[in-house]
Amino acid sequence: MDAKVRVRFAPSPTGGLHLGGVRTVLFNYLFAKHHNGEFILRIEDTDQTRFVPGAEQYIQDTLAWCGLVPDESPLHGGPYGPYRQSERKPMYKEFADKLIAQGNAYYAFDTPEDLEAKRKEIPNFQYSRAHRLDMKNSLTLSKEMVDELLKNNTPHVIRIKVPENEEVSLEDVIRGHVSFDTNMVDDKVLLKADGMPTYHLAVVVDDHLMKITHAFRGEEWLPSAPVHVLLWKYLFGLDQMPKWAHLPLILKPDGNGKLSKRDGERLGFPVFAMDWFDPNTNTTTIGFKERGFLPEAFVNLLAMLGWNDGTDKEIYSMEELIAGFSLDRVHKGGAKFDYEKAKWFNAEWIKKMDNEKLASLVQPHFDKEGIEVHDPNYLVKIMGLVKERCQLIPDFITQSSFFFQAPTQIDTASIAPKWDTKKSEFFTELTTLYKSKTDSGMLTAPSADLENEFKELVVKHALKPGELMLPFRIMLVGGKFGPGVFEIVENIELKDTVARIEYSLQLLSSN
RNA sequence: GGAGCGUUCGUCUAACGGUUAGGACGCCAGGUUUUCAUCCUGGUAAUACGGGUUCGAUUCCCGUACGCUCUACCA
Repeated sequence: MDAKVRVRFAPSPTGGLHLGGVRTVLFNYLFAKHHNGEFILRIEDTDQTRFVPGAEQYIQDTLAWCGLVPDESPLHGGPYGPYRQSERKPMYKEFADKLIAQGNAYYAFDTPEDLEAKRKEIPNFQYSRAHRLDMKNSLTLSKEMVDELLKNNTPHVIRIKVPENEEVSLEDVIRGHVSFDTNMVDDKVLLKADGMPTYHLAVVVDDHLMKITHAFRGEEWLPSAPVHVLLWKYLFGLDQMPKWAHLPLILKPDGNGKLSKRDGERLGFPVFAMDWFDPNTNTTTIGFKERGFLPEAFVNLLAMLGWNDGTDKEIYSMEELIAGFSLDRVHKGGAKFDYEKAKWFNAEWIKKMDNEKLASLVQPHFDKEGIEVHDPNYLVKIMGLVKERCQLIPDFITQSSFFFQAPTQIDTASIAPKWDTKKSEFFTELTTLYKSKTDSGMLTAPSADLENEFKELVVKHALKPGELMLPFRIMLVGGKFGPGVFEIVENIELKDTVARIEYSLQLLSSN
């Protein structure tokens, strides 16, 4: 058997975690767990200019919410730490030096201004074999000059020296054979002037040091893969290189292109997993969690964006995903995100979910709305009554608040046109009936009894049930929605039903 | 501009040379629900284009088109 599977998710802590990012985590996690392997979280914070406070914590919180908890991470540690690249700075220098010594890299002293000028002067300028000899670096400067510059701490970077006329290729687990002509790849910066590595060096060094066996990342990384393959070849040997898997992108629903935070704002749906408060702009971007998605549904819908097991099954628990996941069933093409289908997944999961669990998720929303729940068991019961008409957790507010308090808005407009004194008399007698029950000590009554009595009364008044059910419903819940009328009456107290009828009667008579 | 990657109903996708091209979301129609939703039934709708290879191409090859990604001392 091969070495134990180890995969990593390596985000840079610059903001909220995006759908595409979470899906990358998910595929990492599923693959690792499917193979009894380990999933590592590594924070790629090598760009000090883009550091955003709170972002790292946010990432860990988001993974926890999704149930994608890493085995090793900055927070929990592990045998291959530290897990923040900013804390691994000396390690990268060592390997950069090794590359220089081997002749696979060189010092470059060009200032940002030099480069900018060059790019302006030469269209499609590339720092590569085409122009590297026109630049100020250890390939063009004398050894004495270079030593002098180095000794004086002249700002410089280290660049990879990409060989000429070679083919670099890799076997991508998803895409198969992918190859590049080295004449087309440029001499990427490996070590920045501040001593920090760029992504290119860091990812190779850390994947090696952390014994990563499979490296998953978004498709946008494919064009820079040859640099990484070269680095592996020079530093650790191609036989040590992890298997690469470049995941398809998640696209915006309309038009084309990568899904962005802006698309969510424009189209009215979340793009981040959880609410993200950006301290720089002082704004909060809504997340799937806060919008009312269940983590089970979120994970499920993400998994189906680019993967399937070949059957018609669409609803998967995490355990089922782990059991069924395989990379050879990951789609190559990008997937457009469809919010309607996302909500469908959530509705399916709400229907499956325990009522107790739903109650605990709905309770905070009730608190915020000022809806009081006196008996937790009652809330649980109501969840079961209304869950099949809720897609998102906040839907429970409109779908069940009338079980806890009288509706404030009554849709009398739907009753008034066909309202007459006969109906008014009917409801008045209905309240009399209910009052007699409460007078004899009953708080509630079973729905079957309620329905029978109601129908008897209808007959007595020479009316039809059809013309009274809707008004009754509206009196109870405020509008044309909700569970069966008598189920509602059964669950709220009779005195509350009476109060609601009387209130509506009053509204209708004053019209 | 260059390089790489991609392309099956509107959307997510199945079919790994032979199917009336299947399922799901959405939408439409009907039924159930004396409301709404759920649920059930049915309908709508796709292989980008052109060449090959083959008895036979959604599937393999080539080309074209289109799209995307990258082309920073950002990841």
